[in-house]
Amino acid sequence: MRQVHPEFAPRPGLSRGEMESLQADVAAAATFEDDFDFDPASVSLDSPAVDAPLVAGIDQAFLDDVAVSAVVVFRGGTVVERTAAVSPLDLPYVPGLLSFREGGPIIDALESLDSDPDLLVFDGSGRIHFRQAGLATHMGVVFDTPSIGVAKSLLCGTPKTDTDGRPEGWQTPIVANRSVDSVGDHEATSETVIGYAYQSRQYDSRPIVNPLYVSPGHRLSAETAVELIANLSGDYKLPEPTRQADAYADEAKASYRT
DNA sequence: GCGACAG
DNA sequence: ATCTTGTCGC
Repeated sequence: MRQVHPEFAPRPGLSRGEMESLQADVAAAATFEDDFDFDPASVSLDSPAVDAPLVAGIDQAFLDDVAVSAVVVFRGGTVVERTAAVSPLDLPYVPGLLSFREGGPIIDALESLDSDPDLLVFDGSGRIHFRQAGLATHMGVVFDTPSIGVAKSLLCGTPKTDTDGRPEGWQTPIVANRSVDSVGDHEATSETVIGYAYQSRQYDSRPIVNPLYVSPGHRLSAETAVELIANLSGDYKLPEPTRQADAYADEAKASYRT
C-alpha cells in the first residue's frame, strides 16, 4: 500500500516539541467517526466470503537497534498475505512518542505490501493518547486508512467502571482525563469517550486476565472499533490479526539473527 | 513537587 | 519490548 499523507510521517531528528506538535496536527487531521465503505458485520474470522474486507494486523519484534515489523493480512479467517521488514531504530521508547520509534519501520513494512487493506489493527493505542494521536492514529492518517489501536495496558484516560475480573465480552468506556489534550475539533473532557476497555477472554483457571484497551485510530468511532475487535477475536486474548503478526515478527526475527 | 505512562 | 526453565493445569 502507499502513503496518502507522507507529510505526516514521523521524521527522525525532530525535537520533542516538534514531535508533539506533529502529533497535534495528526490528531486534528484524524476522524473519530465511522467513515469507511465496508460493513462492520462482514468483518469476521469465519466468513468464507471471498469479498470480505481485508484486515491487516501489524506488530514488531526488536533486536538491538533494529526493528522487525510484520504485517499479516486476513480476508475472513484466511491469511492472504504476510510481509516482514527489518529497519534501523533511531529513537528509544518514550511513553507518548511510540510512533516516532516504531512508525518508520511500520511504514517500511506496509509499503512492501501488495494488498491494500480496508482496516489496519495495531499493537498500541489510537485515540487513547495524550494528544489523541497514538500509533494507530498516526499510521491511519499517513495511509488514510481505517485503523484501530489495541493495547494491553492503559496509557491515559479513565475507565468509567472498575475493570477487575469481568466476564468475556464485557466492556466499559475509557473517558479522557487531565492528561489528554483537546486537539482541533476533538475536545477532551471527562465526557469524551476515547476508547473502551474490552474483556476479550476470561479463563476459568486463571484468577484474572486483564482487559484490552481498544481505541479508534482513524475513520472509526470508539464503538465501532470495539465491535470490530470483538469480531476479530478468537480463542486468545489478542485479536487474531495482531496475534499472528506478533508470531510472524518473532519468526522473522529468529531467521534474521542467524 | 506529585503523578506516571502504549511498546 | 527483551532476557529465560521449569512448571501448574486443562
